[in-house]
Amino acid sequence: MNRPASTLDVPLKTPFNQPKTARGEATRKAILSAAERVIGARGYNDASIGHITSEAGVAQGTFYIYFKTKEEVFSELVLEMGRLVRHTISEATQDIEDRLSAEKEGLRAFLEFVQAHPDLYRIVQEALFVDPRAYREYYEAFADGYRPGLVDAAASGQISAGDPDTRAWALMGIARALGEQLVVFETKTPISELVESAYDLIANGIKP
Amino acid sequence: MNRPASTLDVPLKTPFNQPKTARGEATRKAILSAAERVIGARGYNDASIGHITSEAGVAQGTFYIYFKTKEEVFSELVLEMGRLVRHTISEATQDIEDRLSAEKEGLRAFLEFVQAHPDLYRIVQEALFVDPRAYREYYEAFADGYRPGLVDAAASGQISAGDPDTRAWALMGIARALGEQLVVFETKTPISELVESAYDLIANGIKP
DNA sequence: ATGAAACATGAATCAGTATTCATGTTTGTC
DNA sequence: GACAAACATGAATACTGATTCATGTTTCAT
Repeated sequence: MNRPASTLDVPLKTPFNQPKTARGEATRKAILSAAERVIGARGYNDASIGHITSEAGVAQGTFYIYFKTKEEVFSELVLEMGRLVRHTISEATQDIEDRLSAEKEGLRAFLEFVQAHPDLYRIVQEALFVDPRAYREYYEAFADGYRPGLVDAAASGQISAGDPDTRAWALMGIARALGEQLVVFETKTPISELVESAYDLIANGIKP
Repeated sequence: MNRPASTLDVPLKTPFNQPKTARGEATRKAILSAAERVIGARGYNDASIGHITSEAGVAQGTFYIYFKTKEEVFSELVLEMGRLVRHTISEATQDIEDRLSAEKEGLRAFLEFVQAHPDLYRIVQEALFVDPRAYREYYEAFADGYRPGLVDAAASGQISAGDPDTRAWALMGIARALGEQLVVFETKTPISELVESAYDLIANGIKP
């Protein structure tokens, strides 16, 4: 992720209390994973520290050994989601030469990831209100991974010319909307059909 | 908005205490508009009734003359946003015969609306967590207004054939992503440029 | 084996805030 | 101009829930 320096590049958080033993490591993970489930299911505000720690099977106070505040655990989940999604997609498109095919398979990988992690998906959405900085970081990192591929593909004639910024945002918007269909609106349309239809739109547009 | 009956068609709310005098009407409007500003700026949870009423210039208790709960005023804002957006877009595309042009002008109208009402935009996003039913209602009404136009245009050969559901979702996703660029990411790109680039993608795709 | 650091506990603190209510004030009608 | 309904007030209520802390328990390097 190499992106021009900006005021946003101040580190988002410094995990202030890294566990130092295997036990601590395990407890921290348990809390983080409980937080993912509880916040994903009930939303940030209805998810109390009590809910999270009881889901994790530890006492309330234990939470504060590993996280400074409730917001901090949330931020960390958003960051984790970002890393996971980008990794998943880049993994899935690694060996694809053709940009159009990469686009299609990237979309498929994204939708499959979303279906497998509905909680994380909702958490990213909520970040716009709970932790706007993490939200922007998430989408900007995503866009920054997108743009260069579009620029290169246009240069080498694999796709037509066009503003890479708007394209990146629009393509991310499509992916997001279809992901939301799966997770929020619970569409029964299978992923493969969504991908085919969307791909046709992305490749050819809707002109007759 | 004629749409097949569904379990979602149970009325979302019955405004329980319509004011009966001009004074009451004015107070209710003042509270609603203060709520829009305050919730839009601070988010649902950080916006207290006290903040809202003081912004509106009335006492706390007055709030409960017009709204049963804090959630109710929020729901009403989401509904209002929905009505306004749909009205704005249908107004802007009313007299356009050609579907592709309608698509372009609809997008432009949407982006201009979003730029003029950034608060309402954020409120709709937050509805996913505060009032999921209103959120679904918002997007389904939107999609239901979209689909028929796509179906007709495909039938009459103004656009190519293709699944109208996925197309509707994808096009809404593009609009939303660009709206977010304006309001959340504060892109400087002028609306006209966004519209041109996105229109090119929508009409022709990215195939060389 | 043992002492210090790390980890864990859960009851108490502390602040915020949605909602209610008893008491005025204004409006419109007769 | 008086009466009832509508509207307005703001202090009091009631509750939730994040964070702290004094007190144990476990781990592990020596």
